[in-house]
Order: sequence, then C-alpha cells, then structure tokens
Amino acid sequence: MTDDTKWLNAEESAAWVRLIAVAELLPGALDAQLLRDAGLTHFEYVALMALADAPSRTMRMTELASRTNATLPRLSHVARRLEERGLIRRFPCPEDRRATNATITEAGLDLMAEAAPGHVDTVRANVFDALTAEQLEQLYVIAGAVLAKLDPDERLTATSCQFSEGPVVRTLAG
Amino acid sequence: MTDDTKWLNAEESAAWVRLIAVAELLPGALDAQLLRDAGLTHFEYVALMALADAPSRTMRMTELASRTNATLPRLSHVARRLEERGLIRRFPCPEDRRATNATITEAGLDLMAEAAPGHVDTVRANVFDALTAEQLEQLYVIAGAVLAKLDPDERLTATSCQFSEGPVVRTLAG
DNA sequence: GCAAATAAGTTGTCCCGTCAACTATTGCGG
DNA sequence: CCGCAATAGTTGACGGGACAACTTATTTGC
Repeated sequence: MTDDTKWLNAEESAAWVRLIAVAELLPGALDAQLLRDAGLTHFEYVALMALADAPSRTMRMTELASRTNATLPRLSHVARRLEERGLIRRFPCPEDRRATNATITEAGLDLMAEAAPGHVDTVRANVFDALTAEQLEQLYVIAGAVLAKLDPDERLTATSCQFSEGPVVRTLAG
Repeated sequence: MTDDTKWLNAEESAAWVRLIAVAELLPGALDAQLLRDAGLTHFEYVALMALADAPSRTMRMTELASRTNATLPRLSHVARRLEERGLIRRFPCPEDRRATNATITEAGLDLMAEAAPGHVDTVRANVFDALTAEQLEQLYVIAGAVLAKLDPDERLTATSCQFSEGPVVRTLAG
C-alpha cells in the first residue's frame, strides 16, 4: 500500500497534541471566569472591548463581525441580547442606510471596567505566569507565523491594545 | 482611583491578541476541513482516534469523555450519533454494569484512514509549515507550560501519538 | 447485609451559533 | 435613469452542547 502522506513525526505529533489541548481548554477557562464574574461570554467581552476601543466607541456591524470572527447573523443575535441588557445601542448609519452602527453604552463601559481586572488575572494565571520573558517573545512570533496562515488578512489582530492603558482605561480615568 | 490590577504590558498584550486569535481560528479551520472531507467534526475525529489508539479499540465512556474534555452528556449524544452511523458500537461493561464501553468499528477505522491524510495536510498547512524546527520545539515547551495551568492532571495529553505510525496505521497496514 | 451515598450513563430542556430566506439599500451596466 | 446584481442586516428554523433530573449499579458505613 503506497502512502504519500507526510505524517507527523514524534516532535510534531507531541507539539500538536499540546496545541490542540490549549486551543480546546483556553476558551472554556476564559468563558467560565467571565460568565461567573460578569455574566459575559468571552466573545461578548471581546466585542464590547472592540467597541470600547473604537473611535467614538462606535462600529459598523460588519466591521465588528469581521474583527471578532463572527458571522453576521451571530453578531446580530449577540447584539440584540447585549442591547436588551443595555450594554450597547444600535442605530442606523446615516451615510449608508443599509448599515447599522453599534455603540457601547456607559453601562457597558462600567461592566467592562468591572470585568477587566478579573479577566486579566485569569489571563495571567493561565498563561503568562507560566512563561518566561523569552518564551513570551517566542509565543508572539510563533502565533504570528501561524496566523499568517489562518488569518492572512489580519482581521482578528488589527486591533488596538486591549489591556494596557488603552482608551477604555482612559475613559474610566475620565 | 487606585488600581492594583497588574495590566498587561505591550508585549503581553500583543502576544495575547495573537494567541486568542489562534485559539479562535484553529478549531474552525479543522472543523471545516474535516466536515467537508469526512463529515466529522474535529471533536468526533479526536474521539474516534482515541478509540482507535486504545487497547482492543475500546474505551469506557467516562474515560473517553475525560480524554476529550467533554461532559458525559455531550459524549453520550455524540456517541449515539456515531453509533447510528455505524462508526462505533456501545455495549455494557461486564465488570461494572453501570459503565458502557465504546468500540470503533471497521467502518470507523476505514473512515479514519480516509480522513487522516487530509487532516494531516491541513495541520501542516496551517501550523507546521509556518514553523522552523526551533520554533516547533519552543511551541512544545510553551504549550506544555500553559497546559500545566490549564490541565494540571494532563487529561488531554495523556494520549498515544496520533499521527505517526500508530495503532491505526498498523491496523490499516495489517 | 442493608441503607445511604456515590458513580456511570441516558434523556429532556434550554440557549447559542449556523444556515437559509427575506427586506432594504446601494452600486453598476446599458 | 432604470433594472439587476451586490451588500448590510435581521429573522426563523434547525442542530449541537450545557445543565438538571433521572435510572441503575456499586461502594461505603454502621
């Protein structure tokens, strides 16, 4: 039986098992903490953060969907729920009346301010506390190389910094 | 306003954005290819692979759930569907009559043999083709360090190698 | 040995995401 | 300009996963 498939060697296989395990467990860990402490899924958190970081805290639905790797129907459902909770507001775009703009509300910003510290703690506890400075740099490079394949247009990474002294914190600081 | 939260610095924030993007995109890419070419989700693929690699191609439901990071109800639903498709069989465990054993069938092994090459190709195309040998080693170490936090019991990684000349391939060759 | 506690699975319900269909608006070719 | 394709977004139906309730079997404690 001929087999021209280039199977993974031992090193690749071992690394793959670990990478898959991380990709499997990390979202669950983030969701669990955010749901428990702020009633938000990680997806909702990212979407709200994207709005908070946007100019005038407003973004088109299509743009937001692209940045968060969501389909438009998914984002529409999520936006409806967030709007019902008073965390965002939607209104038709003046320039293109097909489009809808979403804005994070003050209540939304308050919730983000409340949720962010616990989330950052979780990120540290699960990831960065385990890494050296050197490994942090390596992770950045490796993830970048993989993303060049998975996300060649850089839809997900074309975002301003999310956790340092960004617009949200500035907003909170007044 | 005092704030004792240790926010992410620029390097950490940049690495985090990329890591989250990978964790977000990778499962979708794997699911898409496997669903298209074999009608299997990545979760089903991993579950079948775990069975194929198990001694006598059989495993307890609880053990399989633990290895695949699934709740027991979820695995039960998935197992029912896989059984309806003739890919696995379930039968009560003789030693503990509470328990259920799952076995992958010949049809299941055939499907795995059919699906594996395309899956490995996808893994290479999206991950390993982008990495140097040095980065492969770094990825292994970094993912291991993160998993020590996320999965201290090594439930997900206590598996035999999945892609090199393992039991599945031997079964196919024999 | 028996009752209570625990463990293994299954089933049903609810919620979220995907897909398909639909509306409304804009852009484009003739 | 006018008709048609393309774009933006919403809605409803369907399917998968989480959670709770339940059944059955085993273990533990007395």
